[in-house]
Amino acid sequence: MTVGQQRRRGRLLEDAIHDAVIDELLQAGYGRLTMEGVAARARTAKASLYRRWSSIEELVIDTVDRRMTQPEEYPDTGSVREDLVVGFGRMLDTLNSPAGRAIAGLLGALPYAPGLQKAARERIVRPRAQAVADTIQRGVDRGEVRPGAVTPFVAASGPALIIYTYLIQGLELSGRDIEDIVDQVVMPAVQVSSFRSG
Amino acid sequence: MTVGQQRRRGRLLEDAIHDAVIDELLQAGYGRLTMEGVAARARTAKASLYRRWSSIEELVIDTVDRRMTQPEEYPDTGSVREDLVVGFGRMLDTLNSPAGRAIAGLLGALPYAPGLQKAARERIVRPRAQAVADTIQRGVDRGEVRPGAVTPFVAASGPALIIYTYLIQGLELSGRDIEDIVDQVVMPAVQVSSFRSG
DNA sequence: GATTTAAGAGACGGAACCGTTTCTTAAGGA
DNA sequence: TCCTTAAGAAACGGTTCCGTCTCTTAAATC
Repeated sequence: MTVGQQRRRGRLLEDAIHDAVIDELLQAGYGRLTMEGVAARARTAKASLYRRWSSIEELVIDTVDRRMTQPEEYPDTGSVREDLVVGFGRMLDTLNSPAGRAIAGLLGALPYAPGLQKAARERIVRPRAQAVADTIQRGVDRGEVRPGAVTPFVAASGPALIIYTYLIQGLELSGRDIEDIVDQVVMPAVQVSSFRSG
Repeated sequence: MTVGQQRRRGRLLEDAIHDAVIDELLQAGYGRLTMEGVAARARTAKASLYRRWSSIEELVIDTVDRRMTQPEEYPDTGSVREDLVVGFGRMLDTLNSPAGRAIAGLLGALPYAPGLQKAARERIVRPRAQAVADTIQRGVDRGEVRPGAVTPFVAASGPALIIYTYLIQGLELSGRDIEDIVDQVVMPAVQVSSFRSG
């Protein structure tokens, strides 16, 4: 901080650093993330980063823990379709936030971030897949959708389409798109007996 | 080339350079791809690269053109399920090749590669989406699946699940997984009238 | 064989970044 | 108020990479 500026300490500084990580991830992507860049963006010294984290990787893992773990909540309305539309709508809201965009970018970089894979998959990917699976399972338990509807691919189909559309196709999604994904892909999948077990 | 080594010229050299791009993409990802690295891997001088391509980005776009554009072929057996299983199986074969792995990594980096987005989406993503849509459309034409089955999300559901499973979840797929994707997600989607248009 | 072209090696000046250190001094607590 | 702690600025030696240039000489062509 230059003369007259306030120094931040402890939690306050860490929050600012996590914010900076997210902003730098958004701009540079994981492959080009640097301590230099994060420090500059957080307006702090590199030494302050190195006092806490020994590497950029460690810093990102901490940011994942602190800022990227909380999955979207799925309601329990008694209707699987309604619950999924609302939950995926919230996933879209997350995707449209800075942290959500950073998450998407980070997920795309996972093949090249071995040190990050475990943390990201456990903290970002799995809880979100579990929330979808739980929602569908409630429908199974209510007799609303077919027994056995919860499979890894069925549970992943919604999130896969959302991330694929945003990350790979480069398209922005609308609330209507969310409904289309649910109505065209996910609901048929949970209701129709699959070919070989049907 | 050191004394005694053979110099390559023209096409031969370009092929070696494209190979090197793919290998470097596999190892470093797009974010950390360097002219220095490609040149070293191709065992050529940077000047030879710069004689042809003014930037790493231009080199990658050329590699996409030359090595990554050919989509998988889908058969026309008279059964949508069969065609999709074979076609997605070929997509999986591609994914298990060096170029295919490089493609996946490149797709994950697209948010951070503005200069590459257009080329990658037009040459890698769209032809493959079109091949799936064409396959499903043939089923529509044969009266095998429902009219209106070809929607962007239905057509994307297979590729989205394949790339999501590999790239985001970090899991290797098997031929059995391909069949599960088709049977659990894609076939129900093409056969069941969607909620709001049903 | 002679000539032309471009491939490959190596060097260059400069930029960016790493991880570390020193120094000053703003916070926080006693 | 005094003392302690750590934040921030700046510098450091070293590495990697960039884009370019020079020189030698391997290919290709006539």
